[in-house]
Amino acid sequence: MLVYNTLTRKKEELIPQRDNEIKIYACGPTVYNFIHIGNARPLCVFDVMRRYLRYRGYSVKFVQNFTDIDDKLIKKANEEGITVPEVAERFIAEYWTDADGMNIMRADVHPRATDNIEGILDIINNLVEHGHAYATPDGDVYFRTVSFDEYGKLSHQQLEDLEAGARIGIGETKEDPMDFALWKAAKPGEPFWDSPYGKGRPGWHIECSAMSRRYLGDTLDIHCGGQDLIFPHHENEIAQSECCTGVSFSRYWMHNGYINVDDRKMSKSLGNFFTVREISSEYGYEPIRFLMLSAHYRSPINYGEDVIEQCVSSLERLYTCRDNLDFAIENADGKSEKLRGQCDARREQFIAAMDDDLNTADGISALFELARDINSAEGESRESLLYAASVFDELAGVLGLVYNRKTDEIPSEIREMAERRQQARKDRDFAAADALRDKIAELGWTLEDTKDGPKLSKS
RNA sequence: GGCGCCAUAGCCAAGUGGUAAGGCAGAGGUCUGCAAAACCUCUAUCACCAGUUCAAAUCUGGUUGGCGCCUCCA
Repeated sequence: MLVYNTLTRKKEELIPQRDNEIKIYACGPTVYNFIHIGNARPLCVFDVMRRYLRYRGYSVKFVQNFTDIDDKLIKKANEEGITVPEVAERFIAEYWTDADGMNIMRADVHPRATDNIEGILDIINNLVEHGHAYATPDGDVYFRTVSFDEYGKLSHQQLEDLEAGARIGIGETKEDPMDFALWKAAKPGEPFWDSPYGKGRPGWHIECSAMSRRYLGDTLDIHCGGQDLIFPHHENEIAQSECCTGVSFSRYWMHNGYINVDDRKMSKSLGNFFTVREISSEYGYEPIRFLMLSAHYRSPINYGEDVIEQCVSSLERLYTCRDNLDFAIENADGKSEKLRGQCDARREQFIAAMDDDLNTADGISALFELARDINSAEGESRESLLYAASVFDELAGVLGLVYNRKTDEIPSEIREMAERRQQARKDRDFAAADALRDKIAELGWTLEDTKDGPKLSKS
């Protein structure tokens, strides 16, 4: 499989460091609010990455953190008059609701920053010991960027160029504008942990270095996240981790593009963001996932009502196809095996697309073409149709789509009404037939006539 | 100032050297008592200019327009 590596700015063959095991670390949400659709993009994209690697036979170990201590949580806690842990608990719970709704698989580990203070301090101590970091009289600890001569290798920036735009905040006592906080001295009323530098809490960047190291070791196979994390977050992670361990932090770096609104990056400051929750309440969760996969993961996606509605319609086609296929299987009496070959071709097409830097847009198109093959099939044997269903489920499963099929048993009273309607149609009493169909609809079922008889589905 | 991205049909979106996937919407048709679904057909020379090449949406240079990171951010 080819993967675009931000580090080299090239598509590279993905080669695990050991056997067929892939270790992935993804930066997770800061749990101070509901997630927005910008957060949803990496969740969906890298969920598919995981599923696809597994599908291709890799053993994947996936770690995604929760940032449960930082300025935003503290601010939120103060606003709401509750504690920081209470804020975290609440929004972690809300996170699960949204993530589960979008069919995001749970990571193997979801570590929290506050459970990893020890590992964080281990790294900080190591860095201070070796001159890569320094404590200030106030009790802050900063990373000394000039001590890492590869600083800037991920964002492809020269340290001097970065410095040109950097500013020192009020009250900061850094040696250099580019130095960043590893440890922040506690202010009154803030949560704190004891450390050799005094009471304080970890900086943002260091927690990912510590948690990835604890659960995945010193060198990751893939580190992923949104493009806006390249600098400074991921750049800083590299600096900390590599100065601490002396080995490469991650072999591949994958970054997803932004979600835009009116062609501008969605952001709090512009006030143009949408939460996953508000969109899902109107359109459901799955169209959000579909949207995220409808374009290549590195391209920007412009969000809009018309766009999400198109996703709803597109999904309907897939669901209808899959439901019709089940109906066809029940009524199969043909001998043709033609569909099998078509399915195999679509699977190959799908794999070729996904192997090329996770081209989910082309992967989806393969699924749609499979749907057309299935819809067009005639006189297929039951076995052939069952095979088609398995391939459909296989490809849809890798994308994590079509996960809300309604497979309720048809109640006997509905079945009986459908039979009565058939009799009415035979008697050419169409008024009675239509009345029965309306009644069935009122009871939550959709009846469609096919050449194999009436087809009932939950509406 | 440094680094980088984008411009493909009404809308969304693949394709990165051999004459444009897929989806949504629309039009016509087939099937059907009707409806629904499905199937078939139709709708683009790829922002503009110049160059390289037998051949370019795809490479090079330029123009125009839009966006992003360099500050918390997925």
